[in-house]
Amino acid sequence: MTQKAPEPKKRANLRDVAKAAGVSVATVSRVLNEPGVVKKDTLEKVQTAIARLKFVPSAAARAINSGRTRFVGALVPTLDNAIFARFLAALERTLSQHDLSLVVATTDSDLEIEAEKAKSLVDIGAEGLIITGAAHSAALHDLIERTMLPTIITSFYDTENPLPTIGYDNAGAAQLALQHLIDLGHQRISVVHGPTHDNDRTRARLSGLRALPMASELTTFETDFSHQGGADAARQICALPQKPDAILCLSDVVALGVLFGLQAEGVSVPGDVSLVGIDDLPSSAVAVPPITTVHLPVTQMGERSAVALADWIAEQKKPGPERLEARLVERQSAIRRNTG
Amino acid sequence: MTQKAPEPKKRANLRDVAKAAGVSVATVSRVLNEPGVVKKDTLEKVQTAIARLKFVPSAAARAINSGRTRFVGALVPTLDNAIFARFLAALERTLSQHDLSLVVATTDSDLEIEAEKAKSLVDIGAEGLIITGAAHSAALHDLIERTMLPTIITSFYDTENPLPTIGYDNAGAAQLALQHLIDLGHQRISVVHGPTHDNDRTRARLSGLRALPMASELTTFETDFSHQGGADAARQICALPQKPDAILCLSDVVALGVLFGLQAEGVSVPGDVSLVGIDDLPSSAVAVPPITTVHLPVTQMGERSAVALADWIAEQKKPGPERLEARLVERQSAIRRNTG
DNA sequence: CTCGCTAATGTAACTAGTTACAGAGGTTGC
DNA sequence: GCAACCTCTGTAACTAGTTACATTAGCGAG
Repeated sequence: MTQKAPEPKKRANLRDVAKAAGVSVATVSRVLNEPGVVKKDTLEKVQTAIARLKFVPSAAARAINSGRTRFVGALVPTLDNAIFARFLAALERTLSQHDLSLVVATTDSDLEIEAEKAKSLVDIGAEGLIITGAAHSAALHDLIERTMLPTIITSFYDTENPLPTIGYDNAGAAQLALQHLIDLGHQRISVVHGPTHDNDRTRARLSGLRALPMASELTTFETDFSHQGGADAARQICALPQKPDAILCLSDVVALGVLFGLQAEGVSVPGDVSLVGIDDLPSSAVAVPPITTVHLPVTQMGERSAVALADWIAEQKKPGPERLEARLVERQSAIRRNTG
Repeated sequence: MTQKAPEPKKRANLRDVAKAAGVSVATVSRVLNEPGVVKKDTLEKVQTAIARLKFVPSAAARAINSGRTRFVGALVPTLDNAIFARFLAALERTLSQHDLSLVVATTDSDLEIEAEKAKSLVDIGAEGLIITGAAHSAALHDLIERTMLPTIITSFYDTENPLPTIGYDNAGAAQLALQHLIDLGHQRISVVHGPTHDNDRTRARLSGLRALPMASELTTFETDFSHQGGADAARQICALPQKPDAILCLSDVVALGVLFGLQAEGVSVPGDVSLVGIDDLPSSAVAVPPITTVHLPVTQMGERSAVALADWIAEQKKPGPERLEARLVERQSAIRRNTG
């Protein structure tokens, strides 16, 4: 008549299984890790016990022995921009081929938050780190140095950095875009970009622009890193006494926003004004008109970073920097303008 | 003349620190966890030793005692859609307030991959799971049952599900959009949606549509879950002998693609055809024309899921389902059509 | 001067696995 | 018939922390 006693809530561990199966802990461990060496009926006994007790091995206990947690962390400014989403997708896919999971943390482009999040990634046991850009807080540099955590810098290429950088030349990418507009005969060019605070990629792109002779003719607009931000900037530009004949956006999200903003103001692209972006998001190819942009190889960057980090972790050997090529993708949003 | 001996590569552990500082392991542990109870100069001795040896406590060893790993996993179809990115951003932000990190894994809308990824999340020690939709493979259900892992279903509301669902009524959201078009006097309506395979949210939206009297008049187009997919569908629709007077897209990504596709074909929205989406992505508000859509409260969904999961983990008490309201956001892409 | 109390620290047993080594039992070789 | 060897399993010591309990030191009161 007595009901089965309510099983103790506690999760079964390896010793419980061993007892239930009438074998030693070593045997259970073997069933888990090298079932080949265990005699068939012992194997079955143990597996039955595992199933009956709903035994699930503890990740922590396993990690304490192997010294491995099997995951790495990535710090990105935001998920709310397809460029990072695409990068992370490739990163995650490739890491997973190396039997590593990915923990994502967002920094909101704030170096203090970045350092905090990095700390908590280390606290939960990340075996490596992927960070965005080369500028970071002292706290983060200190953390990386103290823990000697394999860490790769992405979205940035710099041979001088003590940490390996895997990315593209931001200054060069911006120059590619500007040079294209210059080649098309544009003279009055407005530049629209996202916040420069705590963002060395944007700063690098701007400084690339300044290195070109055209630089003095440039008017720049800083706005939000969003479609809305781009649309707002477009409205500002339309209110100018003398409209530019081309707009260069330092990211495609902003470029699409600018395109919408111009359309809303009745300004035709590329008829009235040419538009060029940077990133090459999928939406840029589909927009009307399709947006001319500089393709950044973020998928490749995700793949290369994953491989480099996985190797670094596996072989304790720091990889070198890798430069990935940005290239201009000509579409229909920028056309030749006759000078004079 | 002898150089300092190359320090042993091995990471210092708590016992090494104790030895170096001339105290016991318990004291070092106290310095780490309750520095208040340690005498000041002991504290300093230990902290010096920690700094000198670059000691970083092992997450695994800590986890083995506390039974806590401080992170949960989320399984989403893709990062490459702003709707999930926004959800995850809110989820991550809120989890982080509860001292939990987030491990993201993408499933590519494949239930087999989903189950594999879930397995590896459990293997690395996730304390809880966030999954998308209610349809899952037997392997995943089995895993959740065996591990008794706190697991929350999102993007879906269903009081019957044994797991707590935190989400919206997909059928109702689709009906909201369709009813709006009906109310505006539209009669020939095309529906464009992403793949239904392994995607119960899209299936639920379609079945919601079928429950409305208008259903028999609907033509549906299945396409890729992307801007490009939407543009392709638009081209198909334009090639129809009789064009619809409204297009209903079951997601905003596709809706924007359709808008681009129609523009490219010279079809005016809303002049020639009305357009309605579902999701309410930021781009929909900025597009020209701004797209009428059904707002899905994904940010709130991320926050609520995080809180519910954190509580579940902390108090071992399964939360109930939560229904979040979808609501129509009228913008300019759908206008009244005179009947007859 | 010793008792009693508190504050600070130490000892050793835990957590849940892995693994080196030992040992039992059976088979084969000479 | 016994050594040698192989297969399989068990014992116990590891991993790196936390923590219950024991111990010591220091100080004031009686």
